[in-house]
Amino acid sequence: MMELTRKGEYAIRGIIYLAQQPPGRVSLISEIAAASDVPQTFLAKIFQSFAKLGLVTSSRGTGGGFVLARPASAITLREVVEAVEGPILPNRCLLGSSCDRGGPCLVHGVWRTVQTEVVNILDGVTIETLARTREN
Amino acid sequence: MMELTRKGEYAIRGIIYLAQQPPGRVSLISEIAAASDVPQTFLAKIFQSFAKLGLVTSSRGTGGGFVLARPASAITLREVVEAVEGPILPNRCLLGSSCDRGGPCLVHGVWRTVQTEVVNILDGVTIETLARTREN
DNA sequence: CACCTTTAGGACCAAATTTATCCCTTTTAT
DNA sequence: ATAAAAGGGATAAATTTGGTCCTAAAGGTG
Repeated sequence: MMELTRKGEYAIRGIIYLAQQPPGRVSLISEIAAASDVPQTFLAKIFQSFAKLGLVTSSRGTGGGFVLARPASAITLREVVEAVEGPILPNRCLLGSSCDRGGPCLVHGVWRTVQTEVVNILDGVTIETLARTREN
Repeated sequence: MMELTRKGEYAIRGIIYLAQQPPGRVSLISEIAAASDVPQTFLAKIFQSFAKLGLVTSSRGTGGGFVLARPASAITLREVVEAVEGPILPNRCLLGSSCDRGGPCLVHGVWRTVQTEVVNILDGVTIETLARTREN
């Protein structure tokens, strides 16, 4: 429980790499994949999600590639994680079917608390912070 | 992300049912399964875990079944969840392979914070509380 | 003892999800 | 035109989840 999937891990590694490039520098997906040690085709999908959500800007053709769409200091860890893992605060009942069995499920409130707390933590961490923390 | 598996949900439903029985009353797995609307054989596995971890006491043969091993007020939601989903604070690196790629992974610290917070929340909720919250 | 009841535990299977890979299309620069 | 790059759909392999089944072990009861 509480574990990041590989997709989430790859997403973080990839965007941190982007954040560590000189501002405005365009990076190829092949380059990012090699540098962050992630299967290229898989990372390509992840960056598609980033682009759709406006975390990165993509351009095609020669000279194309990816750049952060905003300064790394304005991209939160939450955005990155949610981009690939889906929203942390879903609308649906947190215990799934349980709520349908008559009245809201008992654990509903607790789980809501958990999720709110997690969101707060992840919202407080920017990609810039992560990119600076350590060379890698 | 941050979702309980069905196993976790079943575990909570099952142990809440036990907590709602008169103290000391032995419940059959078949009874618990029917009452909490969970596949019986699956729930049996879950209660095996509970028994191993000392959350419930089991006895075999005629008149056997399950009882809470402690008062419901002394069993936390964390224990129940961890019994079936595994520990929330694992020793291994939170980003898996990432830490092996030279130095501790960047997100390690953040994830540790998240997990600590989640554990705190779940530790603060007892089965008694859940069992009382609502008739179900 | 023989027999019934109930949990314990292992083997096994099916469905869903995760983790990719492949191929073709679209866009863009030269 | 051609080449370089991302976009996007289909598909496949691997892993995890969800669930069943069968036999064994343990504990009562006549």
